Amino acid sequence: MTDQIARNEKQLGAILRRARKHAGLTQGTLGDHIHLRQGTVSRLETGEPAVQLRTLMAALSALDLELVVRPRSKASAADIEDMF
Amino acid sequence: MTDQIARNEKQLGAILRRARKHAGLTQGTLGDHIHLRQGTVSRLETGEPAVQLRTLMAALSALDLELVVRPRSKASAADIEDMF
DNA sequence: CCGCTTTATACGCGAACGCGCATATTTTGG
DNA sequence: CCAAAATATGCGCGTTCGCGTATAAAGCGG
Repeated sequence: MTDQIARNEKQLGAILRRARKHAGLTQGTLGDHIHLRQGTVSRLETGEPAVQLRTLMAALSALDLELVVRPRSKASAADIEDMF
Repeated sequence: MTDQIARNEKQLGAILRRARKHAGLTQGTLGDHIHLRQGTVSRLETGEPAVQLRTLMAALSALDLELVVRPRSKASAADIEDMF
């Protein structure tokens, strides 16, 4: 599995969705764990730019994920992918 | 420089602050670049959980940074650090 | 093909955003 | 030590959060 790079909200949401499914959870059950409504998880995953950081961090922690911040690597596939 | 791991808003804010200073920018000038008030950048850096994702992504892109999402590694120094 | 599950949206609500603007407080160099 | 710069914080405003709740629209299994 290659790196999960996110340069915008949509990419981030997509990563989270993959991770959640990989963990065998629904938006509803994930939401239960972290006290977020299913609808809120939905907004996060669809890449709403206005969701709050706390929502993201809660989801990450529930999925046992962490963030790494690093300098942008060269034009990566991640950009092109997301261009369409 | 070791990995910049963030498991909560505060860690993320701290990382951003370091990166901004490293880039030789003030909150104000950074804000100008991405059309955010200096006060908003301040809230982001101080780890306000309720800042929006768009604010984070804007800052990241202005600093030429990207996010990587990955499974949590073992109990790392990053946690303990942030415990105080 | 057809239910059932899952996901996307919508309403009203209280709270907080980020805005422009202004200012207290802290940090910094000389 | 002190002025200038940088950062944190406050107000009113319009907007949008996430909430509870509900429902429409996809997805999926049999």
